[in-house]
Amino acid sequence: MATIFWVEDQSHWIKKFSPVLEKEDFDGKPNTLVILNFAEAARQKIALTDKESPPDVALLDARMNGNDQAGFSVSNALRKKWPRLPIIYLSEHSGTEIERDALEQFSATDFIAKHQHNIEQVLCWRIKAVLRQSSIDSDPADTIDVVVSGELTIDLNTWNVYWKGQRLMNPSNSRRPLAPTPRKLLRELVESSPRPLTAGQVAERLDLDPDKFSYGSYRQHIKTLRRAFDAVESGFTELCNQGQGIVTFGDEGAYFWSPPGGKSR
Amino acid sequence: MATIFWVEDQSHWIKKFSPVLEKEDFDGKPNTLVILNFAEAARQKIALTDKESPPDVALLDARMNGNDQAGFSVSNALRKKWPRLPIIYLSEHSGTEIERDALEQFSATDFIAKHQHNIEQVLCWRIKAVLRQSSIDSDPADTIDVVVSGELTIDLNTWNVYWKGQRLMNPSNSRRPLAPTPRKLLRELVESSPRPLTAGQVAERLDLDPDKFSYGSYRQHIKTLRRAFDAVESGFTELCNQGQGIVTFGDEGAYFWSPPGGKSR
DNA sequence: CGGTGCTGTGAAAAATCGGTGAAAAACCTT
DNA sequence: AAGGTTTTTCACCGATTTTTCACAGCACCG
Repeated sequence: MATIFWVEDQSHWIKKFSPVLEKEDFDGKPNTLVILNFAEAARQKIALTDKESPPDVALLDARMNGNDQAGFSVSNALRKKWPRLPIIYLSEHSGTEIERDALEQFSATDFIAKHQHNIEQVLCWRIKAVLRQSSIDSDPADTIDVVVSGELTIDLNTWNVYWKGQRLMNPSNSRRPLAPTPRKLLRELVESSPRPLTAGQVAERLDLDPDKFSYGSYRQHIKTLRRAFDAVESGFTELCNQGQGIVTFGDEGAYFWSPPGGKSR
Repeated sequence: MATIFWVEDQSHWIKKFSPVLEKEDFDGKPNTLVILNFAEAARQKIALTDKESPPDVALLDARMNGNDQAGFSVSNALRKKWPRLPIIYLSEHSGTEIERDALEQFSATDFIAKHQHNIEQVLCWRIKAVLRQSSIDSDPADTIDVVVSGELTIDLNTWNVYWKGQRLMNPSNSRRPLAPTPRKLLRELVESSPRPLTAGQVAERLDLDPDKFSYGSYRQHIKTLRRAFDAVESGFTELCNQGQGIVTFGDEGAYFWSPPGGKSR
């Protein structure tokens, strides 16, 4: 949810922009508009707002009530509380002293002239650009990809597979990790659960040569996986026969993943 | 010294802006203007420029030779090599589709219409604003000229690599330093840990010709690195087999760095 | 009871992978 | 152009992974 903090004293601009800003899709969620009519009110609002939940972007009218400094005073209050908050100035025209001051002295993130072609659109585009930038800056973007299903965890970076906290190893050599194809196969099964996958579908998803990856290989990999589980929790193979874990579907040579622990079939 | 990378095909704009851009004081030091007239030339220049010394900002003409895409293709090349480089688009007018594409699709940092009042000034102000922003973003990280992971230290200034306090040397001649490619490679491995890197990914990150840098070369460099470690701490290669240090991932010919000393496997 | 179709299994064959040394090629400096 | 260094290529080998194959168990059916 994008929160926009907007200080504007002229109601016709509020009428013009607020519907657009409310409706525009900035981050896939509905937006919150906080509109203040006076610099004084804005400063109060800032003082009352929780420091930990800053708005996502601030729009400031540079020149309020005929006073060039009004917008800037709000800017200072914002900067003081949230140094990284992006601040966009709105003004009547560009290329003026106000623009220079905003950009240079008051470290505005952007400066937009209200009198220009297609202004509502431009405003939205630029807010989006600013939001994108600040999300890049704040996100160290260390996205850790994991697939989880019940007690099973597949770490997509290291491709380690954990079952009940223990790492699944290669059943033919317990000091080696699970071989590539079995672990990819397991992932597909888990991700398409509870839908069963035939050998052909697996070959397609793993981008394997369908001539090589036959039903026989499929069965073999399933065996490998079940044994890997068995090494951690003996009796897993029996579980499979009872409809939990890696289950044989019973038709077309397909298997599916049914997270154990839940209800059986 | 601010370096400005500028792609512009119309000479009258060059005549108009270049004196201003050269003289304007962006960071207290004289500026370097790199002006390219064609998208093709720009892409070449990008390819030839050292990855470690990017320009400070790029100015792109969105619409070159009547081709809307020309500027964007340069943008992609820039983004690929220097993801954090601020890119400012210049265009005839604002409020157009081009502006939207630039801001939304091509993640432009700013978009400036050439036809506006006081354009030279505006241009300078906005470049300053953008430079300020990017210096804020990168400053905390910029001072990091060492990469550390456990007992490993890579000094990015001298490019010396230390392992357990000792300098890693070239295994084929112990009085020479580690060769350039292996040490860069090591850096990438450490920085992307615990994610494994394939030969292709390494080539991309090191900006090498992917035709030349094959899996074979990759393996060879890994060998070199492991031996360099071995020279300091014999037995390092065995460590690697046990899942610490420079580990073979087991798929796609990838390797990853797992800081030794921590928990095993 | 024998036939049939399906799945699980072990063992063996085939393919692939990763490590290696040596040599060729590219690169750099003088 | 020569010499030294770095990088890439190549061929080989053992280890690992993947596939193939043959067979066994089982349910189902007439």
